[in-house]
Amino acid sequence: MTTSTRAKQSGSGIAREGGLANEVLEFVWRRREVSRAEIARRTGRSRSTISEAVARLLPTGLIEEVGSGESRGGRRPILIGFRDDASTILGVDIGAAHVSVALTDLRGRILEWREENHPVRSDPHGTAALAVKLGDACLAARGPGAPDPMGIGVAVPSPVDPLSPYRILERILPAWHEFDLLGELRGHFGIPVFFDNDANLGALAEHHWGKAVGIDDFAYLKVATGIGAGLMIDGEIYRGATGVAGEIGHVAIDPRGPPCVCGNRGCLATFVGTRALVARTRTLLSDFPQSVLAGTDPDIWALEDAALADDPLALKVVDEAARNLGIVIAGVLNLMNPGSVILGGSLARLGDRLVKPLKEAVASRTLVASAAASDIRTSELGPRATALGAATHVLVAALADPSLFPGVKAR
Amino acid sequence: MTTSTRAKQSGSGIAREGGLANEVLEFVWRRREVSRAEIARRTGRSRSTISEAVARLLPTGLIEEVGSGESRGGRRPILIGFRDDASTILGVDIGAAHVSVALTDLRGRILEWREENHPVRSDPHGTAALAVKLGDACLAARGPGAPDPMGIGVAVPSPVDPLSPYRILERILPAWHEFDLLGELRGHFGIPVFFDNDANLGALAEHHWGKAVGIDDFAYLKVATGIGAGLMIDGEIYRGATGVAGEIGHVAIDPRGPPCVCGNRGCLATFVGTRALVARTRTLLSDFPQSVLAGTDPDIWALEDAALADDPLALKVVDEAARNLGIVIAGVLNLMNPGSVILGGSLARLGDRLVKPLKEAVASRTLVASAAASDIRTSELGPRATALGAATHVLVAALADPSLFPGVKAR
DNA sequence: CTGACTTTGTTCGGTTGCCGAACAAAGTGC
DNA sequence: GCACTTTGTTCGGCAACCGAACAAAGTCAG
Repeated sequence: MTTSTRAKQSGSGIAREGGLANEVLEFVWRRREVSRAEIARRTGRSRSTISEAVARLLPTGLIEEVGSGESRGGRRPILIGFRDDASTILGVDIGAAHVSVALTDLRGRILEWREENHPVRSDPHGTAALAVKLGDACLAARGPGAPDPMGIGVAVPSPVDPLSPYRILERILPAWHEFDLLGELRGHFGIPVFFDNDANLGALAEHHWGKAVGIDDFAYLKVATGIGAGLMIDGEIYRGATGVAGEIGHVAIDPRGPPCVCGNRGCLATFVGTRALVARTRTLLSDFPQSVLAGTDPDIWALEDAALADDPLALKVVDEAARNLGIVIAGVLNLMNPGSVILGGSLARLGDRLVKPLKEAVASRTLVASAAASDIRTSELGPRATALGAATHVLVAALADPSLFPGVKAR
Repeated sequence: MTTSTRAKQSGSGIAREGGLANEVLEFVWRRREVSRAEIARRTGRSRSTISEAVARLLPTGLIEEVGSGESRGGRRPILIGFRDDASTILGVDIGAAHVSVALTDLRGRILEWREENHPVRSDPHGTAALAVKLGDACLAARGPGAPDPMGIGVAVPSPVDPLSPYRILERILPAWHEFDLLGELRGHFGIPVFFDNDANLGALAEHHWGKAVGIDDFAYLKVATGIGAGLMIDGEIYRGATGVAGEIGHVAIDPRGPPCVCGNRGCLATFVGTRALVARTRTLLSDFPQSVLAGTDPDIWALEDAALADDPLALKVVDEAARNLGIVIAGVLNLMNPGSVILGGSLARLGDRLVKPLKEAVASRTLVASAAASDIRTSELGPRATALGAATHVLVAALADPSLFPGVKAR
């Protein structure tokens, strides 16, 4: 009870401390070019108040006057623009077997990109060293004008408990027990480090740069080695009571299905995880001698490529996966009624080949019309989505509290 | 995008308009008796500020000085108390086949109670007339000191879309198409009318008066004619993008299960709804000649009574229902990670007879330890929970905006 | 081209909400 | 009895925000 009071406290507290400047800064960021009068109209404040807030923000270099706009029947407005190149952000994607790092500007543009495979599960120290190496490489390669990064975002393939952020990975990655990845990164780069679950950050990336721009309630499903969901509710990532919301890989979709590593039967992961799809493909190889995959030892990339070429074997595997995913997505729609469902992970590049059977499976399992009407789409952000989402996390934090930006005074 | 900006606007806007008084009022309500200094400490405001806010609230009659508390080593504090009897609220529960009305005070105490069976589905006008009749009866029966009601809360057995609140019931109750229940009630009683889905309001009742006091993230499942869930996220009811979140009756739990009225197979409602349980009991009657139900034509009440008496047939039916419910609850835990799951509806009175097999089914279907540890409990609010929740809805609205209280000036 | 009207952005006085310091009242404890 | 605490109030002051007024810069009808 005290906690809930505190939470509400800090809610209004932020607005009191940061004043109007934060709100104006975020507004300018979102609108890119906007006049003082327009800000006043859209935020409900008076022009004089906005003028004052802009005057306080201009010296920070985060916004600037960028010329004049069209007249609306009177004096031309002076447009205020956000300086996307005022700083940079490092986004780190720790996968099950790879590490990738993106250097972005403040508009989600990837300025540099480095990627390397690595046995992440078993080697935390090597993973941290690799992240540092790739991060340094990004910084070294950036153009002469690009400023130093202001923060680091890290995506981890594991639930993140907001209440105890420092012992996180141990549940799913036992070798990582008590290893302080964040401390290593902060120690080397000397800037703030944020982190979160990879599916959550994928959802954040979609919300800012992808198919969920303008949608504040949606579910993002990432199909990779594991299957995870990132839930955005009212514009914010929802983590649940202990930070494990969205762990849908082991939702049971068939009580008579095959056994799973988790000890149950018929988990979604036994049908739709990357390994399950590859295994299923191999099983079906003998039935499809005409397939382009016949005679090969396919991996997930070959499977996807074959599906994109309309290979019958690959399409059958994708179709089955879509129907199984559909069972879980129908459950998500019935329970949470998101405005949209975005599919991420490498499978997303299959587009309609995945979505069409998925929609059929979902439509036959949702009662309420508006839930069934919820649109299901594939991400177009590609393999860099997770690292981009990690960087976006830092951007969101900085826009909410500009004191994180170097050179910006806290008050 | 504009919408989301507006939403944030109104968020900080409320705090600006209502000032501190609202916050203090809600705080006093929650703490029942608390001194000015204590409020100042817990809200982070200065004593002088709180003193001023209290001075503005005292003339409204909603709070009063109720004596002095224990000294903490200095002057004794003057305790401020909330006047639970300053007003009353009507809570109306529209069920599938009954209408019940509660008259409560501002502390959720039920002062009067009226209930009557009625063919709600097919007779909207008669239902409205009955609600008016029962409400009038509650008001007529109240003691001489009890004040007039300040608002009416209505629970309806149908999703409620917050964006179009006036055409709601038609989806599930076709006869109600375009019938303005709220207008009828407002017209007769002349006070504000609020309404929401019954499962949502059940969750609200648990949050204020039941097993979820102090828990801000939980799921409430109501098993009745239909099955619905009320989701509380961060202390607020979550409705989803179009208001149908929590409609879990038609989540598929067995793709090879029996056909459902919704057109699919193996929906939860075909296994666990009231009618399904009764039908299942009848089917099993011949196998349990020793059952107390043998030779009878049992209804849901008889089934529950038999289970409470440890009748083997009834226990078997309950056990099966628990395992089927467990499949869906496991999905809810994996997806949303609520801090608690509360079971409502009449089945809740079975207590551990329901919860024990339920927990077993859930434990075998949830991977992450903290999700599996989530506690599952039965409601203890009884058959009046929904009407109480409807009244609570009005209370919450009034505490957030005291101008709803008669006699309280808007500013 | 001119004059009436709009829109923008700034300046300035005033209101509001909240805080901190100071103080009286009322208590505790050695 | 005396030093110290805590409570609640009063009062001066600060910061945020607003509205009115105004100059600058534009549109548009004639």
